[in-house]
Amino acid sequence: MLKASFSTPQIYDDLHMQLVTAQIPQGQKLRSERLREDYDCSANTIREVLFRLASEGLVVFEEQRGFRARPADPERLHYLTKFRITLEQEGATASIRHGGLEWESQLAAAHQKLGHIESRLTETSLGGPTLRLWSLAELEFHDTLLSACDSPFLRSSYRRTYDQFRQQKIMQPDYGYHSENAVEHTAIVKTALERDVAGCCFAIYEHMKRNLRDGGASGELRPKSAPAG
Amino acid sequence: MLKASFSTPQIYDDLHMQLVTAQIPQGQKLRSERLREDYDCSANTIREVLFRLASEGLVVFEEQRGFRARPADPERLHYLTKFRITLEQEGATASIRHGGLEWESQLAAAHQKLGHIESRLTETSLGGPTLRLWSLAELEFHDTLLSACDSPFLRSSYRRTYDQFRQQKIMQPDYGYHSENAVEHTAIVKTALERDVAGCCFAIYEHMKRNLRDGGASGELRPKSAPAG
DNA sequence: TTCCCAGAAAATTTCAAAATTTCTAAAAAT
DNA sequence: ATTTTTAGAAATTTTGAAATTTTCTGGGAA
Repeated sequence: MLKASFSTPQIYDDLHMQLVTAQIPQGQKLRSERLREDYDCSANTIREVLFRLASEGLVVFEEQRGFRARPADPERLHYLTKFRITLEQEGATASIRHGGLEWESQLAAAHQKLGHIESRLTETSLGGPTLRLWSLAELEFHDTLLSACDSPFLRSSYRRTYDQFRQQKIMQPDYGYHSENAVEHTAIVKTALERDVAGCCFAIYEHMKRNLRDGGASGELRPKSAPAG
Repeated sequence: MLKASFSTPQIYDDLHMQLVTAQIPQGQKLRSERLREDYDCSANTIREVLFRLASEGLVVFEEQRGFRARPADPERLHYLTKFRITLEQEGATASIRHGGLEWESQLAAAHQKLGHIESRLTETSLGGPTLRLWSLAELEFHDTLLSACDSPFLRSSYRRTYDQFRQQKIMQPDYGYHSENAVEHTAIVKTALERDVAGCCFAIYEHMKRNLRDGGASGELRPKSAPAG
């Protein structure tokens, strides 16, 4: 890493990105001294940033033992998925009920952008900067789906949960990308634009269930109504 | 305030409590130097605690301008209430479906404890330490309702939202206490123990709707099913 | 060979003072 | 009388170093 003075938000953005895109492996120790040199700042600035990342769940802090990237934890992935499903089903339901024409077009645009990247992912090899683009585009897609729900706290809670989810997934062999993703995203958009609340909730569940502890076998979180069709 | 050395978690707990129980008015400036003297610690320790409180939404931070208790904001109260309703309805639904005998008894116990304090609140004057007890008991009651939902992220998200809600409410003339509270809490417990999901969601909505922007007139968040009876 | 302990090295946390910025109030100019 | 400027005061942020704690290393005993 080149030596140059970074400001606090720059350091935060850089570390956040590295934690969410597998550039910092899960469980790795984050030594203040080393980071202080890398970013050419004082130890306190590093401490400040790491505490913020800890409050967002991406970093674990232990008194007198410093910071480390949060280790892999299958149970955590299960519960993050569970909460993501809850928030996205609730948010999408509200968006479908209240969203207007602008929401529809933004959703279609986000889906098109994501689909474009996903089609490239199946062609070329995974990893590298393309994966980072995909991660950003997928978050933007899901966030746009919720953007008309008129609940800012639900949206910010979803974003925090998504980042933690991505950090857990990112070290898996496939980096969290599955070829079925594209089809599943299309199902979500289709049902949302058709204003099919039950169908959309079902599509969301189907999209995420593979990350549940039992692969979604119990069907516990499946929406109350049956899927459309 | 007496001069004595406080550790970081003690300072955090104390400031958190003061922010949530109206001992620090909304919008009040929190000067590091003053707090440093009060708690007999270094400026950095204070800064650390204030950043943490800021990440939880109770404190606002402005670059080069320091910290202040979050100001009153009716819109914020509206959206906090909206999110509380969402989380509590989802969590209570899951608890009702999965909770066992232990959950039932814990809920009954928390309700009894809360009811005991609420009966005293109508007799004696509000404010002082009794109000703090009530605030704690009410949080414990709502948290117990969600305790069997098997979603730790939903529960921690609810607690953060509750604290921010309480901070917004606390400066109102009645300190956020209404005489109808006791009846509403009873309705929530009754429907929960009867495993009446729709009824419980309705009771939750009825309990909180007075904090919505329009007093709940739009009925936007009312659960899909009609209340029981 | 394994376990335990002491000393050394490294990292984290706390502290205090310097430097930068913002706020306040008084004086000058329009 | 109102606005602008400017000097002083106050508060925040940063920096660097000291003190505490943990971790690592090597020697000695079981």
